[in-house]
Amino acid sequence: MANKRAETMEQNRAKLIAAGRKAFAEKGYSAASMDDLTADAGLTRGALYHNFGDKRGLLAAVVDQIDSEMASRAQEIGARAGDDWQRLLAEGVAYIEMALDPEVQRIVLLDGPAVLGDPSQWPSQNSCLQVTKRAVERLIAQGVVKPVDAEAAARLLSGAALNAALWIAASDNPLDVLPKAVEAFRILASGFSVKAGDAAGQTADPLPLA
Amino acid sequence: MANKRAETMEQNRAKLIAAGRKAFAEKGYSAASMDDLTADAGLTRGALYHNFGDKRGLLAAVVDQIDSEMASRAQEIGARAGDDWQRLLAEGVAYIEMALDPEVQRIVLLDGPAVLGDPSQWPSQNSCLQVTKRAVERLIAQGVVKPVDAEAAARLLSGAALNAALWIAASDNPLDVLPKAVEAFRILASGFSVKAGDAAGQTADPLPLA
DNA sequence: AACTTGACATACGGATCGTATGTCAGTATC
DNA sequence: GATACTGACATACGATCCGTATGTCAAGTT
Repeated sequence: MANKRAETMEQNRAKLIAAGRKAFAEKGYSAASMDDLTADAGLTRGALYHNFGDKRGLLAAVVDQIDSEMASRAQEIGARAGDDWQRLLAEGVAYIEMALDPEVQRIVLLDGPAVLGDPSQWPSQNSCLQVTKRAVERLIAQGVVKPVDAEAAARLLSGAALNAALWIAASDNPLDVLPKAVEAFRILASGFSVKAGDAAGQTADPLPLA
Repeated sequence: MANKRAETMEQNRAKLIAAGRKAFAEKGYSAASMDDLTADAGLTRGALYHNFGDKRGLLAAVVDQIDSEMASRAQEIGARAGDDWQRLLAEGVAYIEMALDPEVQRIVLLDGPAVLGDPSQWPSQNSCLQVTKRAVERLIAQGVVKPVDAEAAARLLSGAALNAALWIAASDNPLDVLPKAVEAFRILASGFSVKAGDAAGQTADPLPLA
């Protein structure tokens, strides 16, 4: 029981991140008030500035948490795929589906890049990109994917996926355009495959909804 | 000379948009002060709120102007391509290169989506997307591109291109990663082509720098 | 048991946005 | 051609909101 201090501090950090996550998702970064946010967590701005330095610091912590959750979920889904190529596709589709969550959209896709800059230079190193990059590297080593720059491929794939999600969520009937986007993503990704038209007929996949 | 009123008003609008473009590019949307911005244009906030409603309105006008410029430039470059497939690739590469401009990055790619929401629902209708979509539709009609949803394809391609540009510009030596990104983009896009590996050996293309 | 540390609360200053009101050039009406 | 009116723009004001500087009290130390 020597560290009761660190324990409550950790709890307060978690409370603030949770409150920030909620406020940023509902009101957007700039419209979210630090006074309201901290009061909602049962604390004051003093706690916030002590723990995170400034408003950006809290956003960075929130983004880091969500990003980690997304990456681990994508890996979890990818692990159930048949081979590594299907795994890459499954992870990409998983990103599309996860990005339909308003929380992910608002915080990670819109406000995150605008406030914190390019995702590839975030303190979290953007776990999502890392996961995709490793998958591409495996496939290149196996000769399944053409020998492209792994980082470039990962950026393009995740960019396409996340942008597709933005489009889906903004559309009138998301559930109608989602399959179109997923099919187009599979076809597009097949450009990296050495076997032509590899993923064309895979649309009947049972997609686990987020 | 019956309309001296409308004339000066049009000039003032142009001045404000120009000043906004400069301020938003240099300081970012939220850090740009309306007082400084309008003073820089030789006016006051009164003019701004009368013409554009609020700060978002000015950003929308600025984004619309830049977006239009980008689209016309992409079409101009695309028109010089040999066939329609090369045209699609050339336009995509043109977007990547244009997105290296800090003004485009900051205003159109980062602050624009964060403040105004999804680009496909902007009042400008996002001219860039329209151009790409039409190119895809032509290619599908010609049987050069697989029969995918044109809008989905356009969204994925532009998403990949713009995201690649974000990555390039944030990297340490942009001129080093640009060819990697362009090559990966060509290979990725070949996934939409009915002929496999269509664009693989085209990296020696003379790229007109922005 | 007194002292020190540091996590957090409170108070304050500076800055910014949006609105409400004022003003004057340009235009229409007689 | 003089007067009334419209509206484009300037000015003044109130309301937040952020970040810092200072204060306070519990937790750990000697």
